[in-house]
Amino acid sequence: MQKRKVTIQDIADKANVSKSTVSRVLNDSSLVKESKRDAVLEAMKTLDFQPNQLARGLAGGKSLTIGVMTQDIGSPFYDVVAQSVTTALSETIYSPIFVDGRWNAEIEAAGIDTLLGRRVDGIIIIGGSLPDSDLKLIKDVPVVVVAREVAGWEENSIVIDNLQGSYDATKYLIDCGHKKIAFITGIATHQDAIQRKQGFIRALNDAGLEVDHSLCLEGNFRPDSGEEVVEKLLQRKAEFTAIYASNDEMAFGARLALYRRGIKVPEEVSIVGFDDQPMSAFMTPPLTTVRQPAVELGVVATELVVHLLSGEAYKRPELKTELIVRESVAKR
Amino acid sequence: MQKRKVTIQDIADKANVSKSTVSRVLNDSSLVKESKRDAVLEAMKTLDFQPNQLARGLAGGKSLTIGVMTQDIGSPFYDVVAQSVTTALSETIYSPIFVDGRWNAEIEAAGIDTLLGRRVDGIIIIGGSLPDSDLKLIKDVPVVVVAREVAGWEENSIVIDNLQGSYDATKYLIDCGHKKIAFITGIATHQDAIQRKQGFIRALNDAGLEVDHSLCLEGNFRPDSGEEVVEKLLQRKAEFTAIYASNDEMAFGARLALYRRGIKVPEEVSIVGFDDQPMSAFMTPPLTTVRQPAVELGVVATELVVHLLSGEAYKRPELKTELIVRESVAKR
DNA sequence: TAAAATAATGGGAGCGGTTTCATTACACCT
DNA sequence: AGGTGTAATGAAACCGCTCCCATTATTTTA
Repeated sequence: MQKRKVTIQDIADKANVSKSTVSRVLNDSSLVKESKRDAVLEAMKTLDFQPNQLARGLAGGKSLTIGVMTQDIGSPFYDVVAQSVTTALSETIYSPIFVDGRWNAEIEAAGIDTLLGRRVDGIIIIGGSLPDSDLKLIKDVPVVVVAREVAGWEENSIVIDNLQGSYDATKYLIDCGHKKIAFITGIATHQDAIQRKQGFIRALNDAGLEVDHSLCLEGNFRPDSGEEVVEKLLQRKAEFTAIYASNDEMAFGARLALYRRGIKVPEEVSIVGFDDQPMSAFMTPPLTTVRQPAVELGVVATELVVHLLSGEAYKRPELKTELIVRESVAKR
Repeated sequence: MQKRKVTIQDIADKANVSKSTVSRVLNDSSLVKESKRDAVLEAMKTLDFQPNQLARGLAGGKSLTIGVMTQDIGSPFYDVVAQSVTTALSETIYSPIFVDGRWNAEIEAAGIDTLLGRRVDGIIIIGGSLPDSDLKLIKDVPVVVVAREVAGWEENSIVIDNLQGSYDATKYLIDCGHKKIAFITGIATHQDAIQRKQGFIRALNDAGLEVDHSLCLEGNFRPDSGEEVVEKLLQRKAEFTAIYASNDEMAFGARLALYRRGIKVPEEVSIVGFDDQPMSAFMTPPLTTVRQPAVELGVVATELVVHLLSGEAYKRPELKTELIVRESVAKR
């Protein structure tokens, strides 16, 4: 268990060359005569050599790691993004080091410190609640923020147009003849929630409809909040023919509340969500929702940091939301 | 952006001590006079010192990182475990480095190599499909396997009793009066799938019921497979009063298939799943299922590696499945 | 009060690589 | 054959920190 690891020097000895030469073939940084190169490669193979990345990092001044900060706000959406980053990174020379912000600015700050201490070469922040100002304090390494808009950092934040997506969803409902639409917001201070609400309002206005604030309730992005809120609406005998939830999870909650009351979906009340989580296609009935390109977000974020690190330019593809029409909305 | 990082030497100079002393206070490894210690701490603070973990790792012979191998088989269950590991690890001095196996033995092997190259101090493998024999080849560092049983490695594998959980679920169905139960297996070669099937069969046998193999169909753990399989059953006009799916996702698929045919759940057909994913409580009707303690699995795995590394003994808590009775099963 | 023990501290050799710089080996010219 | 320019290679410094060992300061003991 403790047999010393093979080092570059062992290879050098075995191949009758100097450490330098071994290092050269390792990085093919400069010319090495064919014969020696082969000898080195051969030695590496027979000795089962694995370069020590720590040492390389120390010597080379970079760790070949990317710090990834996640935020356990519970939505599968973020999981998908994180997973996507990991996968995308595996195609590169970098490995991801994860820290979790637990949706708490202090913990996030500590996490960033951890990453910096580990000398990550770059950082990808998925969502999170660390104030923009703090983010901008990170000067040591390039930072890319995904699924969150940072004012003045458009260059390095990968976002989708929540407002537009929300507008589309609302408009679809309106086009289907719905006029009394209950709206479940996300956490009021959350950027996504704010933008989605704006999209909702704008679509209503554009259609010449009034916003009925008594039909707008605040959820927290979790399914039970969706259920509660709808139940509250029902108790109050509010009138509405559709529910638009700021994310799919709350839509599921809403759907359950209706089920408990025996209200048919979509015949009596239609539902629209946001995110297009994997399970949404399996709600009964399948949920009409706004798809966020989660995987693509992760990939683009990854490619962006990598390019930032290599100095190459990167033209970011446009990431758009897409209304996925399924069966949870009925025409009126 | 390139201002050289503060090093231990800078601190030493500022505090008028030697590097050695600074290192000592950094690790409080040996006695240091109070006054000097304060001076050092002070210097660290004012210079905003952050020890270079790479260097520490190189010098100290350990990287203070734990490699975590995930397997993107798509089930949220594994996401939860992974997330849980990250969180648990944040309470320790270790940071997780992730690699994803993508449910492919070769990629997994490459991932392990990556981790070893980065000199992780330990490895946590979540599920995965790398052959047991290959796992046992990893001699350099302690390995803990979660959510997967490795024969002969009981010490280091954290599993729950799939067979028992499955038995409980089946028995519940039987106790509710169901005799014709359709069973959707997982991927046939997958250990969990096999054990769950065994549990199913045993429960049937214990109740003196025959296993009707025409009612056992293979799914792949994903929701659409659940839907397909049930649809197939329906087309064939198979008779059954309950469906037991090897995981919740397929249960959702099954539920959708029934919905499409206008078959009432649970009045006409009951459903039981396995996993108790977060969304399962929001199926319509809420799904009765077997809860796997995903978070606990992650925590225990983490604590186990950490203890393995420190050499301390660790008495593992028993992790059990639990039948969560909700509303998707009707008595007959 | 001197000797013996113990507490603190500094020096310096690694850890396993990268990289600069100087040196050696060749092929090509004149 | 002697000179040149370029291709290959090795020596050694260094990356930032740990840790062993020697040395010095401070107590304790006789």
